[in-house]
Amino acid sequence: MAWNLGGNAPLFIQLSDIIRADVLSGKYSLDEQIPSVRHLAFDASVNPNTMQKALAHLEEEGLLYTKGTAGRFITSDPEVLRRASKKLKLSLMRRLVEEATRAGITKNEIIEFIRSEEIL
Amino acid sequence: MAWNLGGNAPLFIQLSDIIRADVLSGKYSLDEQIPSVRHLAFDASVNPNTMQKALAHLEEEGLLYTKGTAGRFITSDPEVLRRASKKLKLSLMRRLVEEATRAGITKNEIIEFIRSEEIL
DNA sequence: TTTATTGTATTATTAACATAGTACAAGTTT
DNA sequence: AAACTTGTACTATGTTAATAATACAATAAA
Repeated sequence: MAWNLGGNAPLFIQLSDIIRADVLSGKYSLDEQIPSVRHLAFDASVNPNTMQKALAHLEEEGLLYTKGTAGRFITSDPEVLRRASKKLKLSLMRRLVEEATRAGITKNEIIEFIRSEEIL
Repeated sequence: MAWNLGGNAPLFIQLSDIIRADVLSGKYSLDEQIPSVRHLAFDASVNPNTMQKALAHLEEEGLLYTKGTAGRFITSDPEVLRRASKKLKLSLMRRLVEEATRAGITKNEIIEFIRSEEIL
């Protein structure tokens, strides 16, 4: 997993953002078990407490659930994933257009930018 | 000025992001004086110390400079603005494509999204 | 049955962030 | 000259984040 941390937001927010994106992009199947808190924490070079906080955050959104002490799993409700995916896309796009507009970038410029190979 | 705060990043980072975008979008002229720390802080409903930190941050980037106790001004070097503007656009676009990709959104989807009136 | 792994909870410590309040020297305005 | 405004500096306080180090009950694996 590519833990591209180092942003300005709190670590546990960045972590939950990444994991959420992974879940919604189909990295896991429905009801599939995800790695343990300790494994994920080690993998991300992060304190287990911080990873725990990130995962708890995603549970509140309904994307994950805990089966006693057996482990943590992806939700079994596909509708939850679909809704979350749509919501993520929208908020991503809104944020882009807002920030770009404030920086003086038009919608057409955005499209040209993405079309060009300037981004790679 | 539209102070759209409330994000996850530290306040002084959000503030400098907004002011940087304002400067680069041509809200001020070259060598124009910007409002005082206290005015900006009051306007943004923020502590003067926090605003001071944000402005100092932009000075390090060369976008602003201080004339003794006379006030704070936009840089007089148009090249600095041009470079900063290009840098901002690139980083905005890179971040977008990266986040979108991780969320399972293709470049074409991004373009369609922006073209559509779904965003407003 | 013993061992290891699971999520979770707790305490302690350090650092960063934000606010409040005060102060001062160097300018500008009146 | 007096009053105000400028950037800047300082102390104090409270909150949130992140880490470290344990601990424990419940489940799975050996």
